[in-house]
Amino acid sequence: MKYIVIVEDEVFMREELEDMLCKAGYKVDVIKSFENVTEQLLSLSPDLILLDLNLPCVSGFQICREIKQKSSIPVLVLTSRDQMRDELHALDLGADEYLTKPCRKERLLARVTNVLKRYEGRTNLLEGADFLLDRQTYTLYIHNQSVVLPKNQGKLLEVFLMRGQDIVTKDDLCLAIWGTTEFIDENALQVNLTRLKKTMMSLKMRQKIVPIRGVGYKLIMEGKSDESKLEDF
Amino acid sequence: MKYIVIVEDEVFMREELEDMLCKAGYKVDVIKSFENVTEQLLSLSPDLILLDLNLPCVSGFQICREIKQKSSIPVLVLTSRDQMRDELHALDLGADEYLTKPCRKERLLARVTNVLKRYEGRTNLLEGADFLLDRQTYTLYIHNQSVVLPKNQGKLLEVFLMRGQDIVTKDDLCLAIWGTTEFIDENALQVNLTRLKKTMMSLKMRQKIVPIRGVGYKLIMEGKSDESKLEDF
DNA sequence: ATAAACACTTACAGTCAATGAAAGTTTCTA
DNA sequence: TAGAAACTTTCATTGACTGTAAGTGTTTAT
Repeated sequence: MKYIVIVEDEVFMREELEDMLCKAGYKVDVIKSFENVTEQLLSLSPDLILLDLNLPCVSGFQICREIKQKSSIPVLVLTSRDQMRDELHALDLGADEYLTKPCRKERLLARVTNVLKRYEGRTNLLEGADFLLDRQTYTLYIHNQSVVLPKNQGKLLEVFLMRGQDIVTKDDLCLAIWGTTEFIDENALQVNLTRLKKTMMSLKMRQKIVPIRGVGYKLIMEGKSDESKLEDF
Repeated sequence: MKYIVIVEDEVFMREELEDMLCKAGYKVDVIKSFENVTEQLLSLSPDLILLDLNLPCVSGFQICREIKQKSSIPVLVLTSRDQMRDELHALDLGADEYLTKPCRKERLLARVTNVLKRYEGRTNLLEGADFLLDRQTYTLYIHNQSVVLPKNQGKLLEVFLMRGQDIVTKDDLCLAIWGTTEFIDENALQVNLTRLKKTMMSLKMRQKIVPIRGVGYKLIMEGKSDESKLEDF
């Protein structure tokens, strides 16, 4: 049974949605506290998020962005903001649907079904800047082609993606590959990193692994300074 | 540069769309003859199809269904049919978006971008009834998990999927695996088939490979007679 | 400038999954 | 019920992935 989480502050609307989706056969939870929504969502890890844009504390846009950055959960935006610019912005942030209230029940359910179907079996797809990584098989999708990475290279890339722009220590990487930091030859890690770098090169990925001397490594975007978060409106 | 094909019979609308998309930086073609549209589309194999529903000769629904069955090209339906039932039906057939005319330029372009982004790197994903198969790596997505099939098993499954409900001969299968039908031990094929069946079982796939004695094999849906095409309206 | 620490590279041998051959068993059908 | 077709299991070979070893570069503090 598919699991949906609703992020909506207006109580009446929220209960109506919850009811409708329950009756349609989904397992449903609602967010009631609007601090650290993203963390709550990630720990619930639903199959789909139904997201309002006007929320107390946080911007729905911000939530959408973070979710898309840190997971592969589909996001369906349902809002009363009917400005075109809002729609464009949400879609640009990676929202999977944008519906405006009021919205007929059938339409909403159809879109929910449709989005879930599109994601069928594709949970665990991590999004990089210009590629996707399957966290189970380490299949990498980039530039309209796909490659299965060797397990170790996949695990390394996975760690880098999960950390975003942050620095990753060698211990982190050892932990990811071998599950422990002890009894591990530093050099083994080195070799695996070299191999990952080589495949990244050969696939012409725009990301690069750069060493932070004495600390660890970092994944950066080639030839592009840190523009990160543009302002929401 | 992304490549879009427009399926629209009304000339004025068609040219407007073509113009708009060209200016937005896409390579665009239009369908002008509405017989065997599906074949035309498949041979053009664009990155996205912009589809009207009311067409001479064929139903847009039928085209959508066939495209989704035989390829992984995204379909954006743009139509003046604003009935809810049309929308639901199109989405049910696997359409990736449903927009009603008139539609603002920005909205259309945003949806086009959005759909293309969703499909980024996912060309070559073959759709089965309840699973997806990556034709390059033979990664199989089913029931929220993914597995990389051994090359031979992947090739076999690929052939079955491409043929739909049709019978596949042993020669076809040998050809797919080894590129020739000569010098091949029938038994080698047999073993590979057994292996594929076993993995299909262990993944609880609803499809089954059944032998057609003296002819070949066929992929069927478990416990479900051939209901195939429900009527469009 | 130079030594020490850190980072990287290449080659090689062991391991393990995937494959085809062989030999046998089961299931259909005339 | 015999013969053909379909299936199964086991085993040796192959090849990709991996860690080890033994190096070569590169940075930084003195």
